Amino acid sequence: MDTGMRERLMTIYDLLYAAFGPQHWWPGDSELEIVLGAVLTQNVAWSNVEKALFALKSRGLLSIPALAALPASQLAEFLRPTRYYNQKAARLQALVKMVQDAFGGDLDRFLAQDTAVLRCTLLGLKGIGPETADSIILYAARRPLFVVDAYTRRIFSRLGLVEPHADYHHVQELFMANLPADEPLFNEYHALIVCLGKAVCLARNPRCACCPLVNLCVQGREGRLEGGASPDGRNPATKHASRRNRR
DNA sequence: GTCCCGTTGT
DNA sequence: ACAACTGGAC
Repeated sequence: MDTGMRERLMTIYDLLYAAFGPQHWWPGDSELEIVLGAVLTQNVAWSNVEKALFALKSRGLLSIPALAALPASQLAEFLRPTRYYNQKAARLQALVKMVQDAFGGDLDRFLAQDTAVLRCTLLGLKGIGPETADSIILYAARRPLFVVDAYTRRIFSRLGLVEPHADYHHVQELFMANLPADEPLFNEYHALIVCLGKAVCLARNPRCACCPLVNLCVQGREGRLEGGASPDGRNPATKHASRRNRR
C-alpha cells in the first residue's frame, strides 16, 4: 500500500468530513429500501427516488412478496418519478422474484452470502451494474467495497488522481489498494463524495470558489491563479488550462 | 437550460 | 463510441 497515496486520500476525506459532517448513510429504514433505492437512483436525483419509495411505502407495498405480486404496469406507475420507470419496474421485479425463488424471500440470507458470490449474482441481473451492485454490498450487506460513481470519477479526475475516462475497476482500485478495508470509512467516504459532487463539483459549472478541496485540485488552483474570481469557476482560461493538462 | 448516486444494446 | 431508457426540481 502506497503510504503517500493513503495520506492524500485521507487528507481529502478529512477535508470533506470537516466541510459536510457525517452523512449517516444509507438514507432508508430497511435493507429492502436500500436495495430498491440503489436501483431506483440510477441516473436520477435522490429526491425523485424518495417520491417513488414513499408511494410504495404508503400503500404497504414495501415487501418482497408484495412487490413480486404487483402487476408490472402498476409498479411502473409508482416508479414514474425515477425515469426509465418501465425498465426499472421489470428489473426490480426480476430482483425480488429471484430473492423469493432462490432464498425463500429472505433478503438477509441473500445478503449474507460470500461477498464475491453476492456480487456475481447481482451483476448477473439485468439492470444491476458495478455501481449498483457495490452500493448494495456496501450499504445493505455492510462489506467494505468502495463504490465508484460519476461523482467519484469527476472529482478524482479533476484532482488529477485518475484518468478522466478510467474504467470502474481502475478507480475502485485507487481506493481499495490504498485504504484499509474499513466498512464505516468506505460508507462515509462515498457519501461525502456524493455531497461534494452534487453541491460543488458540478459537471459544467463547478463552484471551485467554495470547494473544500480547492487547494488540492488542478482545476480549482488554475481557476484561482488565472484570476478566477469567477464564482462558478468557469472562465475561458480555466477551460484552456485544464485541456492543456490532460494526458 | 442544468443537473441528476447508470445500465444495456448497438 | 453512442443511443435508448424518458421525470422532476431548482
